[in-house]
Amino acid sequence: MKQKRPSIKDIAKALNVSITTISFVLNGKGEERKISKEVIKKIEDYVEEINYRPNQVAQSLRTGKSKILVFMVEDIGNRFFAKIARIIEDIAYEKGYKVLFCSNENNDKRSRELIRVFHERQVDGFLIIPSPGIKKDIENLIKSDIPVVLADRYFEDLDVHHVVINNYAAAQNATQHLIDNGYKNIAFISIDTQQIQMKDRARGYRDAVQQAGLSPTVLELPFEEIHKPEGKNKIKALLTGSNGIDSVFFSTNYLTQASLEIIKELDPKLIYDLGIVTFDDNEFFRINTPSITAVAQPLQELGEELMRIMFKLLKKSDKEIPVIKSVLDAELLPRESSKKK
Amino acid sequence: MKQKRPSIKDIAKALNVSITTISFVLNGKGEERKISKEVIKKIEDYVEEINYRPNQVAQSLRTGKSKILVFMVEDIGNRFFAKIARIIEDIAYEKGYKVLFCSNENNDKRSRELIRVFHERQVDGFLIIPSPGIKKDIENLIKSDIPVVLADRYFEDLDVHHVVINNYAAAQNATQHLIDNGYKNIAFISIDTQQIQMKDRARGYRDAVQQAGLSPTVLELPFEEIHKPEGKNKIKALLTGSNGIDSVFFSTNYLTQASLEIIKELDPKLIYDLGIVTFDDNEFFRINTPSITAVAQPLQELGEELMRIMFKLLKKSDKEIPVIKSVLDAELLPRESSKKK
DNA sequence: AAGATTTGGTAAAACGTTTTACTAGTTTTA
DNA sequence: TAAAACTAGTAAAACGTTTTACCAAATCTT
Repeated sequence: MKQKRPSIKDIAKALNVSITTISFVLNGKGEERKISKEVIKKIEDYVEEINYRPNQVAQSLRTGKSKILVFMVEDIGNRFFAKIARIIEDIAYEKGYKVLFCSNENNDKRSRELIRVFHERQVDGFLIIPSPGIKKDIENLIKSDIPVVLADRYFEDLDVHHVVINNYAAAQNATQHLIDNGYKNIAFISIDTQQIQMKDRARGYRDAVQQAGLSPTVLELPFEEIHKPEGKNKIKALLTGSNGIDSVFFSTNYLTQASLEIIKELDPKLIYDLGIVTFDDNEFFRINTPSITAVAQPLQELGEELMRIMFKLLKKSDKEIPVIKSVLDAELLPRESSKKK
Repeated sequence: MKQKRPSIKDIAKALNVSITTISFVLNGKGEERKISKEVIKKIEDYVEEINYRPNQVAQSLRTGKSKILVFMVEDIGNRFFAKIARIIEDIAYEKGYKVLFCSNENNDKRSRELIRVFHERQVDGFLIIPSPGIKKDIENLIKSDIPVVLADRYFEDLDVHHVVINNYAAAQNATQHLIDNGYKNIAFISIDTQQIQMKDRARGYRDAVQQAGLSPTVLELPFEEIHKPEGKNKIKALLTGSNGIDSVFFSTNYLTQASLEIIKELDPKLIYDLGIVTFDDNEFFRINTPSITAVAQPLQELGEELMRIMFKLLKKSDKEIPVIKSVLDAELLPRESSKKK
């Protein structure tokens, strides 16, 4: 019933040609290898007729190439990563590559495990949103000569291709925007991490605040507290405390989301008084009342740039490619939430 | 520099044992095949020492199994699919499977292409959110004896394992909820498609409205118009027309999103008067003012059920498994947007 | 006319596994 | 004590490609 897929061998038998000849023709080396027009035509026609497709697993085994890329993100369920994933998927498929997505939860153990698994599977390249402590693993990957491009963040003391946005400038600009709108007591709510993208955002915030002669208020939540009561309570305390906070700059989307929920249950009116700017845009920020001012990352551009670099690495004969450090600009989208009321 | 990964052959040479023996030991068949304790230990220790990992591509070629599943969705960038993807990913990895995600855009041509590509790649199973016209392709897949589970929708005249929600009941219930809250003129905005999930939702709406002695108003947009001016205008016309619509039930998340945007730019106050219920929940529906009543699909359960069936199929010796049709219940989450004002 | 080159291919090794079929030696059975 | 059964493995084929090395016949060169 379930008839076997035809292999080159079957074609060879049917056409009375050697396997080698067929392989050459299929790989477009017919002319080069002086196969006659007639034989080429005969093979091509037959291949078309029986709708033959080479077995990719066998090809992979022989060539060591899998035509599979890995895109490792924090959480594929998160809008930011899912959107980039979609962009990357499209570009990859166009060039005959497939993409395996995986979520590392910004967790080193999980990241390591995933890298190992896919390395074994001989994927051709890694696009990685790295968790904080996997510098060594990235280094090893590169040592074994497999293309790696980091995204969203990188390691200051490890030279790896990466594409990020200018977090410092974006954060400074966003903070300045609040200042320009008359806010005097701007808080910064972020994640407690040493990762470069967050450090840069914090620096941008601090510098803007200090240059304006204001004083910074920073709340940095441990990653694991974000969706737990501890985290919530800290945010509540900040928003309702006697510190006179009149506006908040959120360093990442899930903090904003969590905080908006808190505000909603704490005191729905508060949202009309509080100045808000957040990192990472979302369709609902436009819809929300008041609409939420956001720093939008250039997702399309980011995905394209990532893939541009990846393909460059995949194509390289063996000449070393100098490390590419691509820095894109984020865009501030001013909306109602940052207008002084 | 880049030293080759060790293969079984290398181990054989190092330990002076045959390749066969090593393979047996690695596959846990040491005892069964009467390999002595010492040899087993020797092999295991060495394997541990050099951190040997079998080449999965070679394994795949030999066994015909790839340990890769495909999850084909409409758009991996869409929250609904991205969340399920994340759940599936976790379950799969636990059992040693990887998941390739791909987006078919609810487009038949693209779906077919993707199925072909992955079929060639010898993935072990397909989890598919099918586009409308790929019944034949699904059938072929099943004929070639590869596990397929459909999700979110299925084909009425094709017996394939699937897990869906009870769309009819959910839609009826949601509509009834609006009726119970005093709305008299409830519109239904949906996609113009023959797909079962949408037809069921429409039926549920119609039946509820008719049973209450009210008259239905249905707007069905062609898929490609959703984000285009044509679509927007139709929605605008419906919302502002002289038809006296006092509430809307949206059949899917991107329609709600699009409509909320339209409302916002058309007349931000409108949202406080209009009754709204939507299919598919979202964190922002809780945050929004007013918060939006939603029919929440049981994502976790859905993912788990999908994988439960998939693993059952993957494990089957060859006894036929009767077609599993799993129907889950959605949950209505009443919020502010459906309270009569 | 003999050596060199070109034409049009082919045989066989290799990629790294799994698995079937076999074996030489030892122990048990009757 | 001869046959049977068991022990502890091994050799080799197979999965489906790519690629290197080779070859015989035809043609060209001098």
